[in-house]
Amino acid sequence: MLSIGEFARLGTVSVRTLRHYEEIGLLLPAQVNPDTGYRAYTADQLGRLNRIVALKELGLSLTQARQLLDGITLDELRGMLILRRAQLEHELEEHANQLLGVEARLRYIEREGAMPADDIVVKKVPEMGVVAIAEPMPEARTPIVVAAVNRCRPHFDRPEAREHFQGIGPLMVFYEHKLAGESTVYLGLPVARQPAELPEPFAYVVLPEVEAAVTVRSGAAASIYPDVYHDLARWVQAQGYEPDWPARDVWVHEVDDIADISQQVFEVQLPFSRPVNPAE
Amino acid sequence: MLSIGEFARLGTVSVRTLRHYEEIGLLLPAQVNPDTGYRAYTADQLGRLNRIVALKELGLSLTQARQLLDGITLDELRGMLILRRAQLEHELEEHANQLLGVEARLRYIEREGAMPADDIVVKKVPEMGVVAIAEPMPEARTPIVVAAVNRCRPHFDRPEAREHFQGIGPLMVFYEHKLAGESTVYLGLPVARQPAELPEPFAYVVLPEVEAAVTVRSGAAASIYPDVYHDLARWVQAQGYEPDWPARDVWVHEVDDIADISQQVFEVQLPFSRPVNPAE
DNA sequence: TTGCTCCTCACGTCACGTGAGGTGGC
DNA sequence: TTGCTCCTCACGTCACGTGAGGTGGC
Repeated sequence: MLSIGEFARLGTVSVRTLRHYEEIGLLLPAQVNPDTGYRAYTADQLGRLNRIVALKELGLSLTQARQLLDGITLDELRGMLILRRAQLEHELEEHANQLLGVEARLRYIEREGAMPADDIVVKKVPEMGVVAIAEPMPEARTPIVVAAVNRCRPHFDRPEAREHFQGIGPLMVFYEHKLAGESTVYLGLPVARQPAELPEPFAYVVLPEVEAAVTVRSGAAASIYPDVYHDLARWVQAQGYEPDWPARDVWVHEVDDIADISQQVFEVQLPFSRPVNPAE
Repeated sequence: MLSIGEFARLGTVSVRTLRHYEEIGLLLPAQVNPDTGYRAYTADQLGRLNRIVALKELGLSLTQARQLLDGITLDELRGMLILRRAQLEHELEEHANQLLGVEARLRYIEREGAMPADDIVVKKVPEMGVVAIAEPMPEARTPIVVAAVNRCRPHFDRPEAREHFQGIGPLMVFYEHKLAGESTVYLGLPVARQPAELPEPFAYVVLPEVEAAVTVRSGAAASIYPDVYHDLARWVQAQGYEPDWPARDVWVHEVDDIADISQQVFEVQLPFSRPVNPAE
């Protein structure tokens, strides 16, 4: 017979751990002295303890370990292992991504000697239907875009617009991006489903689901754009991803009075794709 | 101003999460209605929320996130990231090992169509000094080893042996392993330090620290050996490691009476080495 | 007497998830 | 009236670690 301390040492676990296993009924001492409460284990209980330790080392829970020890068919065991393998693969991927993120930030510090922008997050933006107005644009410069958007804005407040669709989110801006020549800017309102008919000049557009780098900025558009695009693009590239222009701008908070311009808030989304890793 | 629900949706977190952040003082609502208790957030608080989410995605704790947000020098930030990187590398390695373990077990099931031995654990066996007796052996067959050990055993019970050294663990057996010709078997007692002088026929031997596959078996030696070596060797190879013979046998529990032979317990340790991964 | 081992509570961990039970405006 | 959103407790999670306070044998 072994004392709890000897048994713990042989099994390379703590005494507290053995008490815990008794508490949950996973491994009971062979004897307990009714007077002193001292526990005693037999040496061949080490087999069960070692089994438990081995299964824990695979990352299985004590509940799973108990199931395994209390008799399980080969197929059930296989199922459990396959499940655990899938979990592990997922965790490995997640950690590898975290490591990439940490390393990207460290690289940023070394290169730029400054704090990396840390208010950029990755978001899966779901597919959404948008009721939108298109405006042609000779050039994609910020004041011109703002002017184009301002021309569209009043349409959304017209009574017949309100009747036709209830928005499910704030207004947003997105582009058809062309490197040369004329572009198109859209001002749109996310809607739950395609309206049966649309008054002029509205059109229904479906924006695909994307993964995007997202940040929130507040103030006048001129103080935000186009710097925010540079910030996002740099961040995306530092992660080792490829930006998929154009970006989308969500008017999280609009202001009526120009005096409150600093209260104005934009969420800027830059979609990106993860390059296929040729090493895999 | 945004309600907690709107704010949560924009930040892709749960309402409960925002309440939690308030509780720990990480992100307080801009206003709380004193009558209803309703929380209100300003849109530009999304910046802070996004920062928190981004840092969480790197696997940082909320405490670390708070430190980062509440002002930190570039060097402190770098230190935190380097620390986190080390953690991540460690976790990656651990998970990769777990995955190897799970896959080894799955392979075992496919190949053998049976439950893998699951009472084998990896243990780091520390360096230890042993007071030992050597016995030459013509062949390394189980009954011959047992006989050789039995010849040595009484020496440890002699009064002058007891005087000279107090053991700090049970007796153990190890070999000098030779594939052909005469081997040597040792019976030894772990001691805290090298004794000043040793009576005949004892010698002091230092066993190096090893990583070993370990299992516990009980019963008569003949019912355990040499199968236990085969089991250990197969397990080690299934993990993708190389066994480093010879094994060590620890007499965890001896019996005086042959009638109690089933109570006899051995811990068998097979040292191994992890092959260097050429891919790294 | 001092150390060492053993005992029994019982709180703490980490970041929330999940009811339970109730309120207030459309 | 029914739904929806919001509120405040407060327990549960997972596998123990870590005291606190005390006992028993060398």
